[in-house]
Amino acid sequence: MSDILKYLNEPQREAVTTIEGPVMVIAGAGSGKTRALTHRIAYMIEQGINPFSIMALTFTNKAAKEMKERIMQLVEPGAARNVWMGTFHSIFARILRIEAANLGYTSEFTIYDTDDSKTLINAILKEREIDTKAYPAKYILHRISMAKSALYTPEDYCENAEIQEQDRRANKPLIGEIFKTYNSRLKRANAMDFDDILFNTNVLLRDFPDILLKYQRHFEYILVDEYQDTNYAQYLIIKRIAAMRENICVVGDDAQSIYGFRGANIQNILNFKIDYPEQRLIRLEQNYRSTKTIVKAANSVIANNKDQIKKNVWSDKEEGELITLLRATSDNEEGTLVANSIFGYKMSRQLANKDFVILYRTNAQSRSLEEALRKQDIPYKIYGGLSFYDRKEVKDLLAYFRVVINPNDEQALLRIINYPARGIGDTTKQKLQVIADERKCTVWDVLKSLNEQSTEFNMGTVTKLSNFVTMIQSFQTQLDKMNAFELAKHITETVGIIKVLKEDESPDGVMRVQNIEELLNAIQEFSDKQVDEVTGEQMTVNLAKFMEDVALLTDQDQKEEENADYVTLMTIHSAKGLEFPYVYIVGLEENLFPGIQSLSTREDLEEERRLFYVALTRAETKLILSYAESRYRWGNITLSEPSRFIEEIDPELIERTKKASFRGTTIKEDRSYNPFSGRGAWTFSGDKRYEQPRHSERSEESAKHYPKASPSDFIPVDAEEIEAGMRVLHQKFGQGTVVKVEGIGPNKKASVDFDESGNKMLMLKFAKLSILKQ
DNA sequence: GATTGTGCCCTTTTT
DNA sequence: GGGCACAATC
Repeated sequence: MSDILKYLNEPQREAVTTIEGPVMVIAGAGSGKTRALTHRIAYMIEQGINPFSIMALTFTNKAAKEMKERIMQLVEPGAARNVWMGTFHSIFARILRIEAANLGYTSEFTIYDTDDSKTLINAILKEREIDTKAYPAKYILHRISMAKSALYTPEDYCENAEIQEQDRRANKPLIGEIFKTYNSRLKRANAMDFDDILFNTNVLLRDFPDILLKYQRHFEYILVDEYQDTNYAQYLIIKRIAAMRENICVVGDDAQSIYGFRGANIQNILNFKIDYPEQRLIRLEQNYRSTKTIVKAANSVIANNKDQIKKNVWSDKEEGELITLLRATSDNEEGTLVANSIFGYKMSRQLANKDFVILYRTNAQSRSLEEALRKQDIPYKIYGGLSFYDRKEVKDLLAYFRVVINPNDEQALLRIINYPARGIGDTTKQKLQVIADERKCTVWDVLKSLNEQSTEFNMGTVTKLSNFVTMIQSFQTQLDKMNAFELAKHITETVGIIKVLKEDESPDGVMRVQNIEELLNAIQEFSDKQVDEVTGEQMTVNLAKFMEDVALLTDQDQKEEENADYVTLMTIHSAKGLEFPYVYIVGLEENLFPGIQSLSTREDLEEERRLFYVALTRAETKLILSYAESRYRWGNITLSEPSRFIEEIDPELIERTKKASFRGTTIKEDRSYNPFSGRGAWTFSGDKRYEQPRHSERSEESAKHYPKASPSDFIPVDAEEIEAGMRVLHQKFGQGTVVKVEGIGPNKKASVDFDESGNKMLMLKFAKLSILKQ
């Protein structure tokens, strides 16, 4: 038997060897899904299949990279390298660059990130004199993104009665029009946003049969990982390319679908059976990762979901330890408890920092944890948050590169035309855009056409603008003469970014200079790494090549230092696919996890529960859950109740009221955090969580700490006065009827049916309501 | 046209 | 607590 098949269980082996025809693998958490996938690809290569004909789509770049590395260990590395492996976005961006001309783009098209898109939306709103408060860019973008993921053009969007009705109800009937302008601006800038990559790929495969045929022939075998997280656009791409041979293998777990909010569609899993009636369905149910206790806990939680494909995930490992529940009085204390707990386990069990991960729902929660870890001298690393490529100075420099490669890239152009300051102000920028609109050309075209006879601007401005154009053009001539690093360095120096940044000697300023240097290093490293896929020779790469990749990189993709030993902090979303011996899940509180926004519909709550399921199943050996009874949010203290998810775990699996004692270790307890450190700090408790008086007792007192902002023309009433049945007025949502009131004190919530915008769940502490009728 | 100050929102999650 | 948009001031 082939070595590749040796250490697989029966269903895994079936998943690996069933190469021909449609296969769907439903893989429970920890069931060796990645193993099955990598071995499958290795097996295919071993069977003589050309690696070039295999396309393997992953959810993140990181997953692709890791998978490639694992395949390289199984087969000849050169062969593994040739597999088309990457995210949907990176693979199809690559294909779109090849075929760009067919769709009216050039292959140098820019990929706008969310930030660029937002700026563009705001610019459009401003031009049209639409109130940005009534039309938040983020909301508009979300609507547009959903539309594009479902393959609606702006025209479809405007003509669709249901969508229009939704927008009318939300009081935002202009979104369709904004969508139109937004798309035409992108096109003008020779740019695509993330969703366009998938959208345009679909257009390409739909409207150009010869191109479709080309890729159908090319990609003889298709694999899709994390299939439950694909959206409609992705689903259709796969369906189109796979149509010829139907050698398609999708791997997923409906219980781990956590990206519904961005258009992922579990329906894709169900459709598979319909699209490919002769599918082989393989279930991987044995969990190799976690103890029985952890698997049982996860199963008991997910059983509360109605929408799920039934499966029986089980573990052959030992029972393992019970789950520990930490109760803290505040978020800071939660941090201290967690840090102390980690310290204790490290000492008493000889563990390394990297054995631990702390998972939370939102990035904002990392702060108190960081502080506590720092005090305890535990090295840690935070994932997510502001990524390197999102830093202002990095984006500024990248914007120069973008303009050099694609001068029509308007967002980049406007970003740098006056940075570093060269006396080109907002008025000039506005004027340039207006002229571009009038002439139906790009801002860059306008700039190029300027000369001494131009009457639109005064002489001084024309000179400044011309100098800018000349500078960019001089960079452009170097594009193919210098390699990526040389040109990047040349631009950085000529433009004087470092010089400007060095004037700021604050720690932040120093940091910024370092970031620029790091970016240049990254470019050099990238250049060094480019190896000819056939000959293995090193190739020289130009800046454009580097920029192709950069837009799709995220923080997740940054290189890891080998052997580094630190505790990991990350959101649950970014922990998907990872595993750790000791897992802390913190902030298990109502309105945080599950988040308040997920409480209104069953579907949202179920997605939240799947998220909790993902968190639980990251653990190999030990789970520690925690919640805080109060927490700083938006700068003031909020009281919270323990999450309902805690109750959903089979209570027998949770350790009851156990005193934490890590004998023989010194635990630095920081008393400054917690005036009551004798009380809650070391009580590991599970059973007194639902004591009712606790809340009411405290809520009255704390209510005083929440002064209400009251604009003169609007008199909000105290939350206590709101009752079901009242007619109320909200500044943003207008009039409505209170349907239901729940919660006590600062946690009091009201479900209000607004005449215009429908049903909303409001935290009364924040929502300003005035009573119209008792 | 640039810099500083003020008030307002807000918090999911990511390619 | 913080980031962002807009206003006020140099």
